[in-house]
Amino acid sequence: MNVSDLCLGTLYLSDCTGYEIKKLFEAAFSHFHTAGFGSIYPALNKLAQQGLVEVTTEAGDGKPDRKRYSITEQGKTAFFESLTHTEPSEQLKSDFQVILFFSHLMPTERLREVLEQMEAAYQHKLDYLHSIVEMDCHSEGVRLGINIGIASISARLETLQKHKDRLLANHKEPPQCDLSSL
Amino acid sequence: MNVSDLCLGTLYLSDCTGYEIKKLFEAAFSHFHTAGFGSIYPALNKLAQQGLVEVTTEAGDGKPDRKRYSITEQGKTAFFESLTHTEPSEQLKSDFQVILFFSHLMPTERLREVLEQMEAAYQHKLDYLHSIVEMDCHSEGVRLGINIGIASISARLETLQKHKDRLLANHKEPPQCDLSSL
DNA sequence: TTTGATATATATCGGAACGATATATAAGAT
DNA sequence: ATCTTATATATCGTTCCGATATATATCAAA
Repeated sequence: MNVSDLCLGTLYLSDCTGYEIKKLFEAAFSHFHTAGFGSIYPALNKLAQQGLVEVTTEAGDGKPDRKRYSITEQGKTAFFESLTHTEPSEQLKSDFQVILFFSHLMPTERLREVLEQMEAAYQHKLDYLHSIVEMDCHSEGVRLGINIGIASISARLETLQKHKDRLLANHKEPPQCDLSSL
Repeated sequence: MNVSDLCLGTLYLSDCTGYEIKKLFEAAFSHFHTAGFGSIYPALNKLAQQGLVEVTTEAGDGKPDRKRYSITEQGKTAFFESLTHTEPSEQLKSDFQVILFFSHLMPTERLREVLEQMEAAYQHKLDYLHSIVEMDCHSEGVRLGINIGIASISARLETLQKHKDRLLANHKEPPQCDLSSL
């Protein structure tokens, strides 16, 4: 599943401009996928080139042109193929855990900072997920996705809170690092 | 935190060849970061160029040369800087949730397949994490990371199992997709 | 025995993605 | 009147991944 597929899926739901797709990504996909303009616009160009989407340029007088994209029949078929042939997988990229892994090299104060920042970040994500799960516009599949997210982040937060104090209490200051070259 | 940083961190622990770094990534980082050869070898070249690591080429007779990398004092300083200045963040990329999001477009049988595959994948990750948490070579930081992983995947698995049957029972077959163009 | 699979080891190429940045306008707030 | 935010598109350089190529060693099965 690449940005192309996600654009195609979004356009399956409704016609959009590139900007609107980005907004939809942030609103609907933000807890399990991200994509920036630098990926979306090239993807849309390629999709148009392949005939999977159509473009209608609305010339704005003075304003920059506005391109509205809509999915074609071939596009629908292609997306159906992606959807039925992609292996369901999940991958985490956690700088937090990298830092934890090397925490014995850091000062205690920095570790405290990291743990507290992460606690706040988990809390923030959780608030966000709670706020969207309450809306009743979701399909059952989407709702399951959000509930998995909530359960997952709750568990991470609880585990962090449970071990935080002990971790900090047992933490040893590392041998001083040579910072003379900075 | 990029592949360069991770290589540097690994070399902080012990001297390694590129291949050994990849193996260490798989053993120690696999549940929160990944990197392939296509990232590791270029990263090591660049680090050597910057003087953050040193290379000793062990010429193998007949065999391909073997390059052993070790971190320099500047390398240690640079890694310390990364470690103390990187914001702790976490990002999920889930094709599973993308599929769930568009599940109304898929046949029920395919949805069942996806849910069961994901259930098995969660179970597999969980078994792996349980197997490594029992080893007593971990620092407290590493152990917390593993425990967060276990709690998180457990919660995901439980949520999936709890809602699976209901989701499948309520699922409606989508209007047939035009596959004539394939 | 020889064939095939797996592990060790390094390297490159093309494509995909991200982050930063540039441009331009409109609307709303201070 | 000015400043900020939102709308809207696009490109550039860097990073990263997946696939592929090359070469050897070892071990097991046909």
